[in-house]
Amino acid sequence: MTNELVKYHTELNTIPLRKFSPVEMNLFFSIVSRMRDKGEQTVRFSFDQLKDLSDYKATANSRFIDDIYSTYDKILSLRFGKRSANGLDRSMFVMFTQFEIVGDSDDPYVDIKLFEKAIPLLNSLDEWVRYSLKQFNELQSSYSKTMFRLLKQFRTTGYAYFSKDEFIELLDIPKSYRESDINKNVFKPIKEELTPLFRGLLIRKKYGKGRGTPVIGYQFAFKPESKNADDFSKGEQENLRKKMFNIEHNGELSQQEKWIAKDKILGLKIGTHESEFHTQENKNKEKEMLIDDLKNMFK
DNA sequence: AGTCTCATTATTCTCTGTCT
DNA sequence: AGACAGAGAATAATGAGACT
Repeated sequence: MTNELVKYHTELNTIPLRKFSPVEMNLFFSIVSRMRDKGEQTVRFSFDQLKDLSDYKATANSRFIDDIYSTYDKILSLRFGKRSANGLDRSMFVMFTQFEIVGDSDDPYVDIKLFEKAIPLLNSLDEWVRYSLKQFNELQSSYSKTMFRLLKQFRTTGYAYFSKDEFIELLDIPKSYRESDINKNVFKPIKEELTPLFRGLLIRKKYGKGRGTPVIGYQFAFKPESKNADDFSKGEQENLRKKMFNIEHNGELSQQEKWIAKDKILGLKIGTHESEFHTQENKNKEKEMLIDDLKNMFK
């Protein structure tokens, strides 16, 4: 599964995945990645296949069925479709017309069929977003996941700008959030989880005029990937090395943020790098004190 | 199936600064 | 001065995973 690529029309990227949990996002994009260029065919996924694709952790089948079901439930609630510029013409449709879960079988499976009007989203694409499904699955925060998708759309230019309104809509941020809440609940996980994946990631706020200094938009910049860069994994060690490099060489992160980011990619408990650092620091202090003591003894 | 734990997400409040 | 914005802390609610 390691080298599975997700690829779909950019249009699909602009639809906010309302209330999707990270697990549900993994399932959704796993399905999307395998439905591409299948037209109106019904595609069958075995449970094992889906679990493998989506890095599914919990093991019980009943829970898995619940999760697939709730994923479909949320897909149904999505507002697919277009809104004309003046907002008067709107069309809505669902993405899948058939979604059949057969769990009571030796080899349980799901049958899925794309809705005819959704075909352009996944077939004979003229423009697209693509990224590694594995990288996407490994992100924990749903905000990071969404931001990852959005930024990948600009992978070869390395620059993206979103107005505050757009940003809030695309990431489905609660309306009650103030700027400080966005910093804490949205940008914090994004910085922690995406810095390893986007080299030199830089986030800047754009301020407007008027009372206070209102934030009106956010800029994202990173080192562009080359056009034909493959997203294929070069092995676990190489991936890790690259991530560590990206964290270490990001001028935006504070020392503490770097520690947390490193803990995350190594799967360590948050705070490991920090306490490591402090024990090291203490050891050094002890050494110094010891040396001081020795000096005093010989005075 | 029930309980516990931890991380994430949501809400609310205080303090400080900036603009008209 | 008064209205608005932002950072940051405190706290509550939710949800997933682990354990038994």
